[in-house]
Amino acid sequence: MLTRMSTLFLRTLREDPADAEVPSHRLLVRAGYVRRVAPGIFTWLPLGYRVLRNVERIVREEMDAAGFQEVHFPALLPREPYERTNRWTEYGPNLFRLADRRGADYLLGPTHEEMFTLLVKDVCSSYKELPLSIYQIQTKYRDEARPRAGILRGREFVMKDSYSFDTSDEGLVASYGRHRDAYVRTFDRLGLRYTIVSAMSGAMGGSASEEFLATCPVGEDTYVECDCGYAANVEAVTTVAPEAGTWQDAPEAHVEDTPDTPTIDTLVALANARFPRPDRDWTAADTLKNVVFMVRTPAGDSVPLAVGLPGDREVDLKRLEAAIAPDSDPRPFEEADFAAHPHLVRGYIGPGALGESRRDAAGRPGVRYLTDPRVVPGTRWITGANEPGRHVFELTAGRDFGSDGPIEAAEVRAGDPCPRCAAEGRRGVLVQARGIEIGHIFQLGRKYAEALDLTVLDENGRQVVVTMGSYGIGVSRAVAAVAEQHHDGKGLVWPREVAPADVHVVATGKDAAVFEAADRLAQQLLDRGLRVILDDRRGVSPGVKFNDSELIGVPLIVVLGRRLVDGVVEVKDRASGERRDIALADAAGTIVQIVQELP
RNA sequence: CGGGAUGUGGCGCAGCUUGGUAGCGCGCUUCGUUCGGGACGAAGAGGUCGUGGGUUCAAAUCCCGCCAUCCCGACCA
Repeated sequence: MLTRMSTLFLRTLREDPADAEVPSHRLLVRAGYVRRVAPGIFTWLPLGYRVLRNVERIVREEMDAAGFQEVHFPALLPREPYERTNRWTEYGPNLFRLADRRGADYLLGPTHEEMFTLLVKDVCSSYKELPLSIYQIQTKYRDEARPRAGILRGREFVMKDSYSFDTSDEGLVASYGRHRDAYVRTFDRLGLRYTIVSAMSGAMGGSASEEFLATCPVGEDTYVECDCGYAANVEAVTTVAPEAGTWQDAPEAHVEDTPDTPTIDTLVALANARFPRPDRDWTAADTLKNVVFMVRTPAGDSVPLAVGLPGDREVDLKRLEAAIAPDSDPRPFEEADFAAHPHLVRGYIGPGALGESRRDAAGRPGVRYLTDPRVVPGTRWITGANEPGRHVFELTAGRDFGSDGPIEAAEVRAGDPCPRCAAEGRRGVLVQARGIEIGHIFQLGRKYAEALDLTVLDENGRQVVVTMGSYGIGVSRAVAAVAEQHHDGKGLVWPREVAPADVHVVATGKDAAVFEAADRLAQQLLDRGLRVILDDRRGVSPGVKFNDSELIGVPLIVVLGRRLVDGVVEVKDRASGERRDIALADAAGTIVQIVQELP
């Protein structure tokens, strides 16, 4: 395809748009790839749309190569299927809802699990038709509370979603593996640097789950990784617990007056002032903090939950939410909750008041009490004595108190031990990094199949519930992720397969012969299968053309100008900045060769 | 939903404190000159100053309400 700048529907901006913060947004707008029309909603201009379609094409080619079949659902969907899986309610305000003229409810699809499940139910009835993987590339709609960062987090966006259908768990694992491989090939072709992290599958239900995160400082997802290759999002990190110990020589627990110590800091300060230890000072890590929450059960009830963790750590709400599934929506105790549980003394809650075994006078179980994995038998703590102004010292896990089980709810910090290394006897530590979620694969299991009654007959003629996997790629987000990773001070620097063209031919000056030569060269390149942008604008100064070509970011820039009289054209590699002169006589051949060697 | 900021030609901004003719740069149109790193001169086109109300002889400017947008946080298969 030959694109003439003289007629191209394009406006590049000399200055950064005021509402763009992140580099991808800034550059995609400045270079004339996209325009914002509403928060999180964008129009794709010719160059941008070309890049978007290139990404789509690559995704499609890899999906097809893996044997997955493409379908296409509507974006406008009826309420009923989402009612059956309860997502009409569960999805809450993030769902774009609308009504037709008769008042019937519709929605704009935020994701299509229901539709895929129902379609397969419609079409398939035998195990012989499985395994099956189908996918679509579709515009999705989510009414995000806060769209941000331009294309990175929109309310309308393009997503590739696939679903696998198997009759057995082993089959699901195999389908999952095929998708994972296809994703690796796809993102490699897109030129993205990324990390595959273990993830919790969250509210979707299911077991194994991994996220593909494009490494990027403006990424919204924080994850941790280790030199050993371990990488996980914080919800999935398991705490390395110390060895359990004994308490033969441990001092007895003793309750002390600790007035005005409602916080960990005040408690530690008082402990060091009034009860100093000879060997070392007390620290927040010596205290056991008990935080109480109200959580919602699957039945919809609200019940209290206490979490005990070392006082130097905060509860990470995301980790807590992931850890308490199928319960959900944890929220810290408020005034009214404390009023309803008078035996929980705010600021002085200790294990003595917690635990399901601690029944009240009426025989009702006590507050469920889960503790951080670091609270192993033999560890000794300063913690609340369940009276205002009193704490207990040397309270020893296993001897003086227990819990209803462990919970992974404490925040993960850089410098924490790596769980994989710990399991293998090494001492690696975790570091934090940020990434853009460009892909997410997980083994959904039978949640949707059960809700929507998707079964097939097995070889024995029995109905079996199908097990599913779900796999997404943020296609439009991937465009932004590539832009984030591939730009410099002058503009975008696209990898070849994604770029809106292979070569950007610039004709400078006013000499008609230069323009004619540029035209001929562009045509020759076209004939050899290259995609060409030709800057044939008359009366535009060379500086403007050079700057535009660098802003637009096509991999190879070819300049024809005053040295043409010597039969020389100049070739610049956009990424490396390397320039070389080549002879006009065989320029086309040379350029084709250079392009083929590009990454 | 909480916190912060901003709304003035297509884009980026000034003007508001101290009320009185709406301004600058870029871009756009025409003519001429220029032509290898965002050229120069001349002449032009283009604005309900987010919106509603109030104060005033007079409001972009002062007061009150509302709306919108961006950023941080909460939230986010």
